[in-house]
Amino acid sequence: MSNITANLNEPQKRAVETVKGPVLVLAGPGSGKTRVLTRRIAYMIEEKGIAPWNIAAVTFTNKAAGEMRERIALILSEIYGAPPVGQTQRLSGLTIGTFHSLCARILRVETTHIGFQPNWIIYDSADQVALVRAVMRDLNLDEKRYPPKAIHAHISKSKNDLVTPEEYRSTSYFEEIAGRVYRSYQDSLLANNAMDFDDLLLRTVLLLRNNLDVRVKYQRKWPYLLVDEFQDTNSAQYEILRLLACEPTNNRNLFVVGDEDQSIYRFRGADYRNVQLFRRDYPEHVEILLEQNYRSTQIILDVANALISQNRNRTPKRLHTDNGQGVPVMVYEAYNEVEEAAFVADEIEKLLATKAFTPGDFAVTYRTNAQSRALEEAFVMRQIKYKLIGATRFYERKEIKDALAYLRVLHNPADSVSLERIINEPPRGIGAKTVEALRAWAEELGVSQTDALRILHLGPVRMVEELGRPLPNAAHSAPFAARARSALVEFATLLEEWIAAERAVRYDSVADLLDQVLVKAGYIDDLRDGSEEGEDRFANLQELRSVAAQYTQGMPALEPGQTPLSLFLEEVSLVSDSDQIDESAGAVTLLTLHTAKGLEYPIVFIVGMEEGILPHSRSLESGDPEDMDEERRLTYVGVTRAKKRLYLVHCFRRSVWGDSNVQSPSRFLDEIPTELLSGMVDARRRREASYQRATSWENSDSSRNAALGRSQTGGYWSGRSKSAPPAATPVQSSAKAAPASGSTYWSPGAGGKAQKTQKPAASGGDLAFKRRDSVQHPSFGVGTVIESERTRDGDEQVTVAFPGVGIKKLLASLANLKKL
DNA sequence: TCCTGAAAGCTTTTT
DNA sequence: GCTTTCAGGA
Repeated sequence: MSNITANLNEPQKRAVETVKGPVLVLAGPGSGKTRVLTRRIAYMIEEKGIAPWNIAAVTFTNKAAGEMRERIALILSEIYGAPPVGQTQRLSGLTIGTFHSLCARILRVETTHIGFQPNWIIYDSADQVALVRAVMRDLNLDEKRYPPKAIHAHISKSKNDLVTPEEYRSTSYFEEIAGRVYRSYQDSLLANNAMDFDDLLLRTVLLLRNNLDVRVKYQRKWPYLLVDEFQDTNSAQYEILRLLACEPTNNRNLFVVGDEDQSIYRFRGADYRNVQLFRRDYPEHVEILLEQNYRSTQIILDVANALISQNRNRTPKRLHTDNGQGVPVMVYEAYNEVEEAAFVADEIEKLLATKAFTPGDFAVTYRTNAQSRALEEAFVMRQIKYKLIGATRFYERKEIKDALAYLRVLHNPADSVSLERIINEPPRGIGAKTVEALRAWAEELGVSQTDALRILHLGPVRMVEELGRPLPNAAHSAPFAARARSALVEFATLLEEWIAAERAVRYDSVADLLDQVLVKAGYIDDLRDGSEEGEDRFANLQELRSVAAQYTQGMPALEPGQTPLSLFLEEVSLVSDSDQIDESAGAVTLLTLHTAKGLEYPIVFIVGMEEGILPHSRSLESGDPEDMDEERRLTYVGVTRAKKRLYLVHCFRRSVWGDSNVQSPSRFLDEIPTELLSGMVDARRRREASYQRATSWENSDSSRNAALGRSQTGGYWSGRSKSAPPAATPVQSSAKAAPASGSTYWSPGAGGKAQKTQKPAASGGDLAFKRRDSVQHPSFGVGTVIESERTRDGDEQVTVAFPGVGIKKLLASLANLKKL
């Protein structure tokens, strides 16, 4: 037996050692997927003598790729004695990366086949939407009626489904519009010498499909392909695998690992049914099931099983572990998101005080990035070290995007999106009118806007030489007023100088280039205006600079034809949120459920376990059961991140867009057997309690209040933090319900300090329902109105507490509510 | 052309 | 509640 497979269980061993032919591994959470993948690669290299450069492994993030490479080096050095450094060198030529980075690499090499200039760049989401918007303006389409974001999402989906503009067919007017934008958008990308994320996949598919020689080249290069997180591949990615593994060479050495229950990227075209496709397309495959879990306690697994078993269309699995029962999963209801954060912080402090854990052992997860704010505030206040992943992503900040736009224009002068971003940043007298005129002129001349600028600066004669082709007569008559013209020429002079510096390699590192450009552009001076915000932004630029400093002339990672700048721009375009995760940081990690995929922590909190948050309101509204199943899978992913302890937290009220709303507990809580939980009574009593608290404050002499009292002393609030207001209910009563103009109310600030807030007067007192009204609903029965408010579109939204049913939000125009 | 304050829109989730 | 866009005046 090989050393590499020692200490593996039987199915894991089989997965590692079945080197030939297609293999499908269905692996539950915590079953050692990564372990199997790394050992398998080590095994192929050491035991089977397969050359590392014949292996390509696809992971979900670049970070996972880097870690996997290190682990393989470590395994080899432990078993065969060589130092890790030597092993790392020995692994050179081994390809590990994401689908996107792999495709970028192929397309970079095969650039002549795809009609792009070699210096093409990758547009991020914001650039993509900006280009869609520009295209729509050209086509005279109403942005209000057809939001560029929605159009872009539709285009992106088409691309992920491998529908080219030529193949695109519309079935509605919206789609007809989207199709027109799609065609024009693709043309613009080509003109800008840029690709979006979806192009990386789509163009790779087309390249491999249409060029037999190229396909054979990569089939010979990578006869062994491994894929992690296979359930989250989309059609384009599946097709890339098929193209690399099948005709004509027919290596079919595909090794894919996945878990249908953890498929959470449907929105970006991922389809767990690729697992079925794999079974169909590779009938000779070997299938291996990994069901033993090495991560969590049995109780946590039971919770996970209870949840996921509610989903339709899945292969039933039975997760089991030898880790022992563990402690029950804690469910807690907080008053609002401030208290929710206070509870989380309290628990973390409590557990830290036992000295059994360090801050790095905790993860707090949530459905949407916006939920992180309250948590951050609580952690700052209590001086708990935390690290926030995602949210306002570093590379999406204005100053970072500006700086990168400068570099992108030097590298790829055709990039009009970046040029328009920086042409008047800092303000240099080139306004919207001038930019529009420049765009029109460039189009008339058939050149990029940057080249149009250069014509202005160098003169048409010189540019005809440079371009190697004649220009229309319009090149001699620039349509600018004197002031605009001189501003443009001044900018063009700078640009010319920078482009020359880049081409002549007059810089040592990208940081060096960045310095030259940003200082001369006046960007730094403009940014550092003495304000605190300016210094913050400057600090961010420093951070970018330190990344850029690693990209130097002659760095080893450069492939032929690459420059430090081109590599920098490419890698920066493909960073992912999870790349920021640093286990050694010794801090509590705050991250979305999506980003948490593939990670594990001793203690995990899932906050916002409420209808409308988890499951998200979009999934409720769509009515598509597939959407609900995906929300459940997302919850399942969250639950199974936990090794020892799991907390599920929800709020009674939550502020969304500045409005405080009553929330009902997530349906997913109801799906968990009560005996696995602590900190709460059964689901029905939980709903009743929330009904009671919602209605009882106004009639203190009613029997309902007695019920409330019992409920509170009965332990429902027993776990609540000391910072909670002594009586939470009066607070909410005045928040929205009393529409007296300019009324002041007190809300519990973090740490128990009351905070004064002005609430504007509610508009219009002519609502059909008001607080305390008793109402009858055809299916929910009799309930009490908690609040009623005018919606943006003039309708009336009534929040009603129905005993035994819960809190419902209803539109007066639709709900058929009767006042009693 | 640029700055300011008001209004609108926004939050799924990510490469 | 926060950020981006818009309108109006200097």
